Amino acid sequence: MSLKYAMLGFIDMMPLTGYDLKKMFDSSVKYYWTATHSQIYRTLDEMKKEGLIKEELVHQTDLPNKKLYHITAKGKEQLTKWVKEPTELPPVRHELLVQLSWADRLPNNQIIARLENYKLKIEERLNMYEQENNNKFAHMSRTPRERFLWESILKNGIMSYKAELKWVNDTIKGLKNL
Amino acid sequence: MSLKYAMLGFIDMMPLTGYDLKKMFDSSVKYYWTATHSQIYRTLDEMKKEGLIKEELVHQTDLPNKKLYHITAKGKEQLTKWVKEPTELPPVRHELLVQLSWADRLPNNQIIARLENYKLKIEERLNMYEQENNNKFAHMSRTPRERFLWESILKNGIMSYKAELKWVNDTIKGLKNL
DNA sequence: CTGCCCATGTAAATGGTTACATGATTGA
DNA sequence: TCAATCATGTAACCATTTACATGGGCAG
Repeated sequence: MSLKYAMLGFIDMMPLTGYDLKKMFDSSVKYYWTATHSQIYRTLDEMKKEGLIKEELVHQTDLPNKKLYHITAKGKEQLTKWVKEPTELPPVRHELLVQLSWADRLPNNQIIARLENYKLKIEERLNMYEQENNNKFAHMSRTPRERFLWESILKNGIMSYKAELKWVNDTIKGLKNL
Repeated sequence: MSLKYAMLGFIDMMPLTGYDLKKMFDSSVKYYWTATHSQIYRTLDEMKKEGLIKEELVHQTDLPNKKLYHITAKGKEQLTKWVKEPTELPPVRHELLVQLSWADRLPNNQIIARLENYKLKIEERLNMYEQENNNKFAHMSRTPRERFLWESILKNGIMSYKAELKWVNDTIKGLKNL
């Protein structure tokens, strides 16, 4: 569901190809949703069948032909409806915590090594978010409120990785003092 | 992968049925992984085929017969190996943020309503975590270090929902002052 | 007599990943 | 001549959800 509407919102800003969408997912959308190109092309087909978008074939001479997708009236309507809908909190699935839950079978240094590796990955991710701060995504915003919303999305990621980082530091410290 | 090892760790503590495992997932494991009974039964079959566990049929007279699963030497070995393995950060998928990204098509009060509803769900979840604090799961721990690890798992959830709550409050405030 | 607990499963569908597959143009 | 960019897709697989399915015992 989310993927469909994540895509539809962009197509509503301007007509786009699957290729364009993939680039957007890799640059900015990745801060709140991820997708591969195979998923994007499949989802575009479904959206076309549902009448949310329509296809325009664009013939090019020196570049491969492409399919530009435009939003339909039905598409706009459905998007507006969807953004209002209450959703459930996602099911919790935290692989590192599963590992920690049975980590007592390891010597302390191996548990700590595992946590240090996790910490490194969180730090990398956090850097990526913070470098985005004066950001691609805010400069495309159509209104000040949209700009505020997009900045809030980025902040959500930053605060959540910061909290995770603090937790992992505390946990490492706790293990060392045990 | 995680599901398999989440289950295997419990079977390592004591022989269990699929039904037992489901109850554990619903009571404590849900703080770091979730699963339905259909998934659990299927995964038990796979684990049996892989030789990580073996099945013992238990005939009961006044209750339905059941299948108790025991861990094998291979199971223990694989579990120890798995808990050490570095893992990737999970792909980001945050449905509310997708909604926020296109919420500029709504009037302010509707965006705020959406966020208030989300806030309520976070608060409920946080309450659930905090009520677990003098907890089922710590009293089953086999060593002080295991107890520490299990408490850390719970703290991870608490800190992450607290951070989310702070973010949603800030975002609501920001929208009101815009 | 109703509904919960015990205890097991299967089938279909959804959503996502990974691998396979093609091919022209352009810049280093 | 090598790699990247543009541009599209399919197929197989894996993980998860939801719905379908059964049935005895026991407490209120």
